[in-house]
Amino acid sequence: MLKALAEPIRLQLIEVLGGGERCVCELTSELAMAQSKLSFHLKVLKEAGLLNAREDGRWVYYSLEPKALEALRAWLGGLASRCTIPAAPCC
Amino acid sequence: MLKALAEPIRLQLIEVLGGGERCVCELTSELAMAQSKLSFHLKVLKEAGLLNAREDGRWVYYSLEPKALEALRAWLGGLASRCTIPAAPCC
DNA sequence: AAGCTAAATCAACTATGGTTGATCAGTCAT
DNA sequence: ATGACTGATCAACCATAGTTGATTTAGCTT
Repeated sequence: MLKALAEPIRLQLIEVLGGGERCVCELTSELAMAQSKLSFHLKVLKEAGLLNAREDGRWVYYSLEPKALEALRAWLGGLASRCTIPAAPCC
Repeated sequence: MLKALAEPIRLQLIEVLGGGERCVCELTSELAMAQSKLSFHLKVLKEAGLLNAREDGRWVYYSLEPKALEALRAWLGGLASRCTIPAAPCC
């Protein structure tokens, strides 16, 4: 999931979709990107569970999956809670 | 920063450091990993702002940087807040 | 100072993942 | 049914990033 997030184009997609659901053709023109490229990255994000795809006729609308975002937030929270414990002097 | 997180070994490091500060030599033995490899990944995480390094004599202790974790949490929160807005019908 | 150890760095190699252009499948309109 | 269009897929190519083993730097110990 983090691997999916960690790519400039996909991050751009995430940012755009952070503003709400988008149709693929909107994304193609907004980001001025080759269609196959866009499709590839959308697939990666979708398979990582970060996106929902809603098909309507010949159009497909993508949106962020809030559950995935929440899961990440929870994970980060858990890390932060104990990370300041100092190490025992080494060796 | 996300790029730094999105790598299995670095994720493992993050998880371990989530339990508190660790010395490099502890990490080397805990993770049974070549020293140069470990050093490489620690550097990536440090340069991404995710880790603190505390030097003490010939040892170095690494820990997670809570500010970085909080920044990520905040970013995810922002994304989640507007992401459910439906798209206008396309084209 | 010499010897030992922790950790960082480097160059050569390897692997993984993104890009491109073409093609395919499905939907809508005429 | 045909033609036009949206979006997915595929193979070949290319770029980036991780690995390895050797070397270097620097701090302790005697």
